[in-house]
Amino acid sequence: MKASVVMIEPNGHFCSDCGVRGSAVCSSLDPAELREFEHLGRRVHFSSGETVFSEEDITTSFYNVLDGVMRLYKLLPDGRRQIVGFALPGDFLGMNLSGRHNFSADAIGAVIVCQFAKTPFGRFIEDRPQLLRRINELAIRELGQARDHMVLLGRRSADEKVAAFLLGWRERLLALKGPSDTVPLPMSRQDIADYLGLTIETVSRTFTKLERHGAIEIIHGGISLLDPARVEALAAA
Amino acid sequence: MKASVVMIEPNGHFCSDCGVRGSAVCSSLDPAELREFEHLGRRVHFSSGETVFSEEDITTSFYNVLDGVMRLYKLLPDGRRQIVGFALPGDFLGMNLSGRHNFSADAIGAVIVCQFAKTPFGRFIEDRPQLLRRINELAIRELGQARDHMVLLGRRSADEKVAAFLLGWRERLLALKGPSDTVPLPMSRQDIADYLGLTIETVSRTFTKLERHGAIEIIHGGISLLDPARVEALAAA
DNA sequence: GGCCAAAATTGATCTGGGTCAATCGCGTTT
DNA sequence: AAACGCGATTGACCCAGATCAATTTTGGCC
Repeated sequence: MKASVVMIEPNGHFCSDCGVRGSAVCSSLDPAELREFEHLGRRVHFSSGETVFSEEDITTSFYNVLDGVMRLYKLLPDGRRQIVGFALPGDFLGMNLSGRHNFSADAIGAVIVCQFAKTPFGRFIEDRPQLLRRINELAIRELGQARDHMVLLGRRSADEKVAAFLLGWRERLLALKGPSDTVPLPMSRQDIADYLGLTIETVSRTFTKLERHGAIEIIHGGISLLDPARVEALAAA
Repeated sequence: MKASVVMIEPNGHFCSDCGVRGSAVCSSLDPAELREFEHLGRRVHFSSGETVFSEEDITTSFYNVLDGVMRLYKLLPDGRRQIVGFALPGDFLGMNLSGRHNFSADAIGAVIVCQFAKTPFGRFIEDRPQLLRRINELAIRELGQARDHMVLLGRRSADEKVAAFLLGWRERLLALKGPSDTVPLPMSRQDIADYLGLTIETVSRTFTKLERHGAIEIIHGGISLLDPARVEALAAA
């Protein structure tokens, strides 16, 4: 689905009471800088399935996810898809060298992003090395996650992939929603399959198997970890 | 194999005539800075198979590869290995958040690195945002490569993986050694297999198949691309 | 509530690539 | 030059996960 901006709020919002204030790029700014920064970003809403940007697009903006979940993916010419990550509130998207995004991003459910035009944002960074340092920090963290995911894709079995995914997703939600053994899965089985390098059928079968063994319970819109230790053992961390 | 430093040259070298001067992190420094920078780094030699640093090690140094090839990899507890990349001259290693390397690095053949102690290097960066920007640039490039590799690991067939590897490796050597259809492969078949998420047997069979079809010729220490177009078609870019 | 479309599950079967097991090639040692 | 060792190749067989094919479940939407 191609993007169509649903709603723009050019003003009337304040970084100071933004939900991701503490974790996002902007956490590196002091209150005075924050007021200036406020004028650079616009909140933009996307509805479920909309494309925020595409792989081949020229980068004109950076994005800070404020609310919702996005899938980040690359497509092969024949349509095979690899999801390279899911973006959650606080994640920063759009950094690149070539001037083009090198992956595509869709909203999974309703999403709100804070959108920055490339040029003014670049100027703002110019004389604020602590913001650059923060962006570098986020890039390095992502690089670590990317390497972990390579291990999963290249060297783990289907059971291990699914178990590791459930634990990893719970871990990511921990920071946002607090600890819980009930893990919401807003993405489809196809999304999970494309993230893990599996087919939808294998993901479904593995979920069912885990449920039969009493390790999880498949619930509406997610799963419940009945036996986290069992799932951890399967993930073979 | 555990690392043992073979040789140290604490002085007597100059950044200004360093082979990677133009491409490495130091390309962002002016001549005056370079003279100061010179005192931060030490050239260290490693011989074939030696480990430069390990995943679990606390980071005490950053490294700039000056000569040779390294394999960067992660191990699962049961010994399965995923090579997350190969490092070549000009590559910068050691960036991390946790204070620990999150992968291990071995020399493939003889290697020379420029080693920087973490703390003084951090201080040097402090008031040189253009160096930080350069490091950020390298991190973002690596992130793009990591995402491409995820697509390969998760969604490509064995034939495609091998073909894409040969072309990708040739591409990386292009910047260092100039264009050539003779592609040296200093790494073992096991290394290639662990990079592509395959077994050594599958890599070997795929090479043989490509050779039978006249696309490549297997030569001592590498391969020769007889029909690059054919290999590109197989890689299904 | 009833209808339709899309998503998820389940089953049957197939196959790409893994596993196991020789064998080969070649550089090194004695 | 014979013996050794190790990486690479090749062959035979197997199996985890893909593919193909029905259902079944879910979620809008009149």
